[in-house]
Amino acid sequence: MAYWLLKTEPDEYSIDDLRNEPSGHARWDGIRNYQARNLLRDEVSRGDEVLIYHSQCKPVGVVGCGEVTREAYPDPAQFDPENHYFDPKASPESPRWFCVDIRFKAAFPRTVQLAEIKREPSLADMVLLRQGRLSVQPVREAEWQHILAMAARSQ
DNA sequence: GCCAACGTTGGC
DNA sequence: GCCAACGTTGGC
Repeated sequence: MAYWLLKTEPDEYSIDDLRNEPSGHARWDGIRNYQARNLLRDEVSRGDEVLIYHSQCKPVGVVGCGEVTREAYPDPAQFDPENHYFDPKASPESPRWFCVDIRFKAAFPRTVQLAEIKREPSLADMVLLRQGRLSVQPVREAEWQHILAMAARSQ
């Protein structure tokens, strides 16, 4: 069992959108970065837990968590010319991009803001701080516990 | 809106 | 394979 952090822009897709999915789960698609793709395709497993991170908003930070319900499969959007994420170099025989399914577990009572995370010395090695642009990133168990503890207490 | 960091593209 | 130019991400 592993832990991950997944980024999303809440204007596009938020923790509330995930919570309100009628089917109870969502396709985490549109990943178009090779490093993130490789993690998604090769490392992320069913049952892994994910932190949901809101970027490009105020405030940015971790807002909740979920669970992986389906391991990597080809992202259908890459084959659809009408789709924003269409990739003319991808084909069903040799897909280039992958996605997973996740389900909502919890929305935190408050946002664990990036600014707070930066202030915690024991979180200084989080990939979030080291490699800010990666949209799928591994989280260590100690980091996971720490973030959850921060979410549970008032700031 | 600005800027830093990083990724991608394409000429050579 | 290198490098410049350009594009994207994402915090502030």
